[in-house]
Amino acid sequence: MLGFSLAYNDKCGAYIDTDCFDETTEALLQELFTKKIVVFHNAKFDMAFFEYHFGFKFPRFEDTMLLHYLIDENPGGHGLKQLTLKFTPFGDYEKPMYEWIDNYRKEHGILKDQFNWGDIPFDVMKTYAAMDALATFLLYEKFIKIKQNPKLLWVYENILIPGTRFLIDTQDNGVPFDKKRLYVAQEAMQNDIDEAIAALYENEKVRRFEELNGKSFNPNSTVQLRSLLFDYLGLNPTGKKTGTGADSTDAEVLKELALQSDVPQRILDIRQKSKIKNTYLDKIIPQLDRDSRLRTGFNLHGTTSGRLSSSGKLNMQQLPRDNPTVKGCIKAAPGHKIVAMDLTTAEVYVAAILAKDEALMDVFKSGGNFHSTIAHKVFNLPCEVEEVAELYPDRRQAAKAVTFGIMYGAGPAKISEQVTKDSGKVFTKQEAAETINDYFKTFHKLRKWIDDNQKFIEHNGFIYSYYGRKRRLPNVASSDAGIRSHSIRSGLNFLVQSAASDINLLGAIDMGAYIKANNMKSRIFALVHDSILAEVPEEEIDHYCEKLLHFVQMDRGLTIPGAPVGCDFEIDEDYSMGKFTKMYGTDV
DNA sequence: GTGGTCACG
DNA sequence: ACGTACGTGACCACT
Repeated sequence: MLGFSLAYNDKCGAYIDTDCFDETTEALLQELFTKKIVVFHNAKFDMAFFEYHFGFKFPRFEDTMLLHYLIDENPGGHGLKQLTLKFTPFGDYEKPMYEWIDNYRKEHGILKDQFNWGDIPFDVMKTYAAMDALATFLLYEKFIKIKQNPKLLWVYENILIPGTRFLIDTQDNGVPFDKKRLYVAQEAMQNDIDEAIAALYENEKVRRFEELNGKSFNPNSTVQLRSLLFDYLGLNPTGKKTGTGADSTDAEVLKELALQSDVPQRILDIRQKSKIKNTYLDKIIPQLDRDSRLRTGFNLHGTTSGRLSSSGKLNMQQLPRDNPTVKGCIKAAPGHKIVAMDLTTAEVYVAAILAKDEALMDVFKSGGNFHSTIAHKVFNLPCEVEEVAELYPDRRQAAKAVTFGIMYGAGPAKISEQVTKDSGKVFTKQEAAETINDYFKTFHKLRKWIDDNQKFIEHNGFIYSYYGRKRRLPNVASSDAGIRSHSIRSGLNFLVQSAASDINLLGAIDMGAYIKANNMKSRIFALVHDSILAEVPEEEIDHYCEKLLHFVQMDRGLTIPGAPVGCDFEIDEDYSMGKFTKMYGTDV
């Protein structure tokens, strides 16, 4: 039996889960919900639950969690509990219920995960549920003032509220996985791990290290690995340290140490394969729904920049990009395809427009290869743009690193490090400094825009994005110069990251609404910052792509006339775009 | 719970 | 003289 509690007045109502209603109350409630604004704390969760289980519709709703996100964008503080403690006199109202739960679990020896919330007696639950509703209402009355800020109001009404609807559908659509492929991949990965471990133990020194310690060596333990590499094997540390000052054993270090011993490469192998098996395959398989889809979370309030975050059963925003194993298991149903749309260099596109830098906008207008065109301009290369990749690959690489580095506020040191890593050739700090200098000579309006905005951030301690999101940076007043400059870089990056991801999100929201309004069968199942993933029936592919392109490139104020933001479409049976079958054979 | 590492844009 | 690239989430070992 499911139910809820409700706090109600003339302006709004708010509810929480509880027990018991009959058809009469159901009809009354539906009438109420239709006429009044219903306030949720996290509508994506509770409203979706109600609509799914009881068939209720909520034509108008508010969300105190999202209102609070507008008041303070820093993640981690948006829970009902925390906010009640901070903004109302009833901060500890949940205590009696949790005490009851603790006692009950102790008496019956029940583990946390196995506790059934339905066992809570009505008398205990009712106070908690009623207080949840009351707290939500009190928060609403406080938070609604934020609507007096027209920029934040625009974000709320045009991104967060419609975004909630969109994400409910996106999460409900679920990610289509192919079970057979998951099992094939799981087994293949386990075999690879076994082989890699066996290879590690071929090294006699590893076996002796183990004997010496009297316990088996765990390659996943950084402490044990450090001891093996630096104390026992006597390899020379690279100088790279962890946050706490210990010698690092991360991938970069291990790659360098591989010149001195065969052990580091084995560890790299084991780590990479364990990661894929533990974090992805083993995690996905037991959580699939009966329709072989995985329903995970996308959150509107998880980042300071306005990007989405993903969490829960699987973080869809960090699937391995280049290894086809996991992506290949995301496979469209028969008669369907996976359609993956990507924005191309969206953040730079946004920067060009915001800075009103004609030279940079011209790069987008010219339509050639982006980084080649940039290199051609910055270094005045005596060849055609099409020849840059072949004739001046180093220059192209440097220009690319500078382009991205600038978006983050990187200095010569970081740029030189990055180019050296990417190209495998030493690129000095001085070369980096010269390149940055050349770059800004070519794109001088961009430099001025960066300078102006950094000054604004430093002076005001906040900044607004193009679409009206606010980034508060009180640490610009810190006495610590490192913290201060980090705040300023953050604020600058916010301007481009936020607007770019909003272009993607607004496009997806409109596409989602269009799909519904036109009874299309296409199903958007994930957003990854600047891409939109969907499972699309074959006969709908042209229609879907055409409309999605339209909605993403639609002029929402951030468009270069004649050169809308670039969109890449990839279409195949699975999300690895065919690479999975090549790797594992054509039968799966 | 923290630190280290690694997955993504 | 020094630090110095933005934004995330998940898993593992260890305390």
